[in-house]
Amino acid sequence: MLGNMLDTMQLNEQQQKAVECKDAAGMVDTSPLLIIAGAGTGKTNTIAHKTAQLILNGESPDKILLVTFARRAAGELSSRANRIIEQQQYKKNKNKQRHQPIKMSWMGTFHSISARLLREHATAIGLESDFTIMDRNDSADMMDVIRHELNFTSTDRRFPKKKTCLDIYSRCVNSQQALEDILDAHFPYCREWHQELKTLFATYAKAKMEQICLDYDDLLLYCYHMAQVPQIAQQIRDQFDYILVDEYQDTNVLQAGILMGFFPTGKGLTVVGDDAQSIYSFRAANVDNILTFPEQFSPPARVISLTQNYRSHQSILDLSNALLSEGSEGYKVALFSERKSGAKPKLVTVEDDTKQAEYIVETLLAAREQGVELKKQAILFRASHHSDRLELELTRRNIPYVKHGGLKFLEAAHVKDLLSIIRWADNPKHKISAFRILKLLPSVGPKIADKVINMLTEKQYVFSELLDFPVPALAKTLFLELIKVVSAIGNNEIGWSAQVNQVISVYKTLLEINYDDHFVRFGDIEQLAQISQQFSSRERFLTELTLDPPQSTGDLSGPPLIDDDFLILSTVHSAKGQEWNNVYVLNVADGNFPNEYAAGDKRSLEEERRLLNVAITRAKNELHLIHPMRYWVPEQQRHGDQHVYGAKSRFLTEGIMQLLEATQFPRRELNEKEKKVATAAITDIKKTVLGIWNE
DNA sequence: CACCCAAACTTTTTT
DNA sequence: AGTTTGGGTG
Repeated sequence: MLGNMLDTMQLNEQQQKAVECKDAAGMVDTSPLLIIAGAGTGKTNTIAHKTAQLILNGESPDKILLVTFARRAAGELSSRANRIIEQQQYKKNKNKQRHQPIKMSWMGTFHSISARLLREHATAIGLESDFTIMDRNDSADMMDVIRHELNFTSTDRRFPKKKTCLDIYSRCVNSQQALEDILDAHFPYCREWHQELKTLFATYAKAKMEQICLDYDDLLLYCYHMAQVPQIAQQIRDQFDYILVDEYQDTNVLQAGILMGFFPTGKGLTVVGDDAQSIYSFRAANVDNILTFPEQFSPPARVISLTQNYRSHQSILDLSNALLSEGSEGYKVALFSERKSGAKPKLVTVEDDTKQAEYIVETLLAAREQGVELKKQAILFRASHHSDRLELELTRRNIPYVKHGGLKFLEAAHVKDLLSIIRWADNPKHKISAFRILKLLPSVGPKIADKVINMLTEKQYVFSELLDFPVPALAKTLFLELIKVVSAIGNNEIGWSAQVNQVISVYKTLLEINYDDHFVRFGDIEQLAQISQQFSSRERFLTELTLDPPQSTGDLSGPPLIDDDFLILSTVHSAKGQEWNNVYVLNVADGNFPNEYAAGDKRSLEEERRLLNVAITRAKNELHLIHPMRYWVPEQQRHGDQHVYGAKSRFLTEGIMQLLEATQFPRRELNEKEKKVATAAITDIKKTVLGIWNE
C-alpha cells in the first residue's frame, strides 16, 4: 500500500540509518531513538525492516513490543516484516525451505496491549482478570443511567447529553487534568454543571468497579498506575528488549506515562511519528510528547528524520511544506520528491454543495475514463455528514463507494442487542447489557428490567434463580428461554460455537417482535455469527471486537463487495496512513478548515492546519481542494433553513495561493454555438416526448 | 407501567 | 436529522 513496491526491499540512506542503529564505533546501539517520518516517507517499511532486522539478528519475537495506532497497521506491519525476513533468508542460503512465519505476539494498540498486561497482572494489583471492556456506547449508556438516578435530568436548564458527559470525563482522564480546566478549555457551555459532573463521574467510576467493567480510558489509566508499581514495572521491563511505538505524535499523557513508567531509561525504545500529522488532540493526544521526547533522557535521544517522499510529486509537497512553514511549532521537516513534475493542486470554487457533488462526480468519472480506477480515488472531509449530499449523487448515478468513519456495524441496534446477550452471559454484573436485553421483551420496560437486575444481584448473580421471577405474562416464555440460554453460556456448559447458535435462536424472536425490518437485520446477525467463529473463545471475541471495531460493514464480509471497483469516502482522521492517486477534499472553507470551534485557540488552530496537511499529503497525483461559496450547516437551526456563506479558509494565504491553481465550476458559460445546439436539442426532445401522446 | 407521539434541542474528529 | 424529554393513553 505504502510507497513504491519496488522500494520495499531497498532503503534510502536515512531509512538505513534508522533501521541499523549502530553507534559511531559500529556497535549495536540501544539508546532511545526518535524517528521523524514525514508523510509518505516509507515509515511502515522502515519499521518493518527494523523489526525484521532484529529478528534476523537472533532476537526473539516475544521480546519485541510493537505498539501501533490501529490494529490494521499492526497486520500490515507484521506481514511486511515477514516478507522481508523471508527474502533475506532466501538471499543468504538460497534454500527453498520457507521459514515459519514469525508471530509477533506483543503487537497491538496501547489499549489492547494494556488490556493484555492487565489481565496477566490483574491479581497483583487487586483487579479481577475477567473484567469486561466497555465500548464508547456502553460507557455512554452507563452515564445515562447514572445521571437519571442522580436526578440531573429534570431541571429547568438542560444537562449535557450522555455523549458529552463521557467526552468530558474521557478528556479529564486522558489528559490527567482537573475537570474545571477541561471545562474552561473545551466545554465552556457546560461550565455551570461542574459540580453535578463531578458527582456523576465519581458515581460512574464506582459503578464500573462494581460491575467489573473497564472502559477504554480505564485500560490506559490502570496500566499507567500499574507502571508506577516498581516490582511489576521491573517484571515488564525484563520482558522486552526492544520497544517500537508508531504514531507517537498521537499519544496522550497517559500513554507516554505508561512508556516512561515501564522503560524509564529508554533502552531499546524507538518511537516513530510525525508531529505535522498530529490530529488527535480531541482524544487528549499531546504533540508535546513527540516534541519533547529527546529531552526525556540523558543524554537526549537521537533524532533521525526521513524526508524523501515516495508518494506525491513535488508540487503537492510544496503546498504541504508551505502550509506547515506558516505554522508556529514543530520540527518543520521539509519533504522532497524525485517526481518533479505533476499537476498543480487545484482550488475549485463552486456555488454550493450540490455543485460540489456535481464537480466531483464529473471529475472522477472523467479520471476513470482516463484509466484511474475508482479505488485509486478518494473523497476526504472533516465531518462524517459532509458527504451526505455527495452520497446521494453517487447513489443516483450508481457509483459504488465505501465510507470510512461513518456508521459502524457495531452501532446498529440489533448488533448491539446480540452482543449484549453474550456480554451479560459473560459477566452477569454487566447491568447495561442486562437492561438492554430485558427491555426487548414484550411489556417489559425500565421498571421491570430494573427489578430483575436487582433480584439477580440479591441472588449472587446465579441466573437460574431468576426462573421464577414474576414477569408479565406476555414475556414469560421468552424470558424463561433467555435466562436458560444465558445461564448455560455463563456456566460454559457448551462450546463457543454452540453458545452463539443458542443466542441467535433466542434473539431471532426478539428481533421479529421489536423491529419491522427484521429481515434485513437478520442478515447482519448471521454475518456476526460468522465472524464470531474466527475467535477461539468468548472472551477473545468480546475483547477484540470492542478494541478493534470493524471500520465498515464491508470489512466484515471481506473483499467481495458489491463491485470490485469502488470509491473511498473517508474522514480525514480515518484517512491517516493511506494514499490515493486522486484526492478531493470537501468544504475547504473557514468553519471547516479550520473548524469554527477550533479557530479561537492557538493550539487547536495549529492542529487544524495539520489536519489539512494530512488531507493534502494523501494525494499521489491530483489534488482538488473544493471551496463551496455556500454550504448547508445542519446545526444552525436558529433561523431554520439556512445556508452559511463559507469564507475562504484562512490557511489559504497569498503565499499558498501561488501554489494552487484556482478554478471555478461550472467552468464557463456555453458559447453561442453550443447554446444553439442545446436549444435545438431540447426542442426536439420535448417534441419527441410529447409526441408519444399525439400519435 | 409500557408504549407512542410531539416538541425541544442540538459542537467534528475515534482507539 | 437524530436524540432526549415530557405528556397522554391504554
